[in-house]
Amino acid sequence: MRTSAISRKRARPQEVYERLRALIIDGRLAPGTRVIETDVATRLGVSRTPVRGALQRLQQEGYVVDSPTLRQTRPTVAPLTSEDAHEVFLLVGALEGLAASRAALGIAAERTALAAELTDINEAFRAAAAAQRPDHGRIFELDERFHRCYMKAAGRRVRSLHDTVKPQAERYERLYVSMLTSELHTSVVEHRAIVRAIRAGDAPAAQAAVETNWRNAAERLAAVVAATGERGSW
Amino acid sequence: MRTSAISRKRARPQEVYERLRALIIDGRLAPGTRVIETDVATRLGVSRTPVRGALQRLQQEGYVVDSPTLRQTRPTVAPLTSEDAHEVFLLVGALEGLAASRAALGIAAERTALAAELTDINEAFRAAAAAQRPDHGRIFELDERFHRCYMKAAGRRVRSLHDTVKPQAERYERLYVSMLTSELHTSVVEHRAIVRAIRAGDAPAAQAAVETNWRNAAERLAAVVAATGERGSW
DNA sequence: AGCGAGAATTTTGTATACAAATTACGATAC
DNA sequence: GTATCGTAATTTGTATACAAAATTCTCGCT
Repeated sequence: MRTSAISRKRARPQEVYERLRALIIDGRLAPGTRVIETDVATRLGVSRTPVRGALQRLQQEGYVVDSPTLRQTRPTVAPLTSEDAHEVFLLVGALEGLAASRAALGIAAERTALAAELTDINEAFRAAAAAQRPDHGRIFELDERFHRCYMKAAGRRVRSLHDTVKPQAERYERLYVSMLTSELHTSVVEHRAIVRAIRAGDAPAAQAAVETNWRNAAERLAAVVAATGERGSW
Repeated sequence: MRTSAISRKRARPQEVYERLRALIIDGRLAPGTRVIETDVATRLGVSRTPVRGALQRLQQEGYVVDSPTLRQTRPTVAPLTSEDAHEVFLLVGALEGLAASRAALGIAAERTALAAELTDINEAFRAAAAAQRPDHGRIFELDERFHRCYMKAAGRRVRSLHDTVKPQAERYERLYVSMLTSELHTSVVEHRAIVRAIRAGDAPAAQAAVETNWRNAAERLAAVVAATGERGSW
């Protein structure tokens, strides 16, 4: 296949990026850990060149920061702090608010279809949250699907920025999703407000509803983070 | 001494990045132009390694895109389109809206001081705009100062994102600043609304005022871009 | 034992050689 | 004259060698 040959060449930095990012998001690379180019290179069986590219990208996106204590550039896994969580959530809310606003400006037929789709997902979300033994993975995935659904309406730049920032919210979400089950009903209600505004074509209301949803999530999370203790911010 | 920015270890990719970015922003590297690694490297007297880093960053930030027609990765200067302008402006508005909202949540003394500072800048802005022969450079700079002023209130991530996205709005602003002198008074009024909301500590109003300012700018600009013709979008 | 200076080690930054892939060009056939 | 195929040239992707800078370790001195 030609396509595999083509993607093979371009795939290596992407591959390294994705694997490192996954390690950071699910916590196997703990906050504060130093990321060594040569280490990663030998471990993944490539040279430092593609690793360097991936690392540079991770750093720009905020998964990796320069070690504050050390003078020279020494990439370390970014710490998780309640302050950062708050900022990331507000940021995602702002980006998704733009998308929702634009979705609400579409033609009626599109809005109706989108609203129906969102309602379906939210209903499944509600059901999953109400289950006796909630499946956190599924709940998480449905919430993600819900939000990604209206992101289709966003422009190239907003979508790409969202793809960059959103996974960082996941770093926090995954840590604390299990502790937030009691609050999930609030999310269901907030989701309904989003759907209503989009269906009605009320752009400011749609934007506000999305932002509110994320702002509340930020506050719920902040409480949990504060109670649990921050990680990697020593 | 030998600290000449060139020999400093970490300065080279940054240097390349800044020079390329400047070339793109002020239009000397026209939209659609292909950027060749080896070209840039020899022209700036460095190897491809730091150029590659700079290029990667420019691409991620949206100054450079992969040529759509060609199959292989071929970085080209991003085109200027009215649609993209609209998106960039809304994006900047959303980011600055977050900052303004947070500024409005500060303590009274800080808000008062900030409001005074903003009023001063806006007054200078008004005066510059009302001049017989307006100095576009100065007007542009004052507008920038005004907005950057409340960005101090934003968190690390929002500020860094703003630093990345805002200069791309400049690519468009430069095109039309000379054509919009008649509309500058509207900006003065919109700025006043921002100051009022921050001084009053009304976060939602501050956010809305900033977003409105940018949304209106986007629409004013779209008209000019449409009239002037898009560049680099063949 | 503590502290500091210097050496060794670690790690990143840069340059360059080489390989792979795509595009461009030209030649040939219909 | 045009289309198609093959070859050459351009350009990016990767690996590696080497240099510079910083941290760490060790040894000597107080």
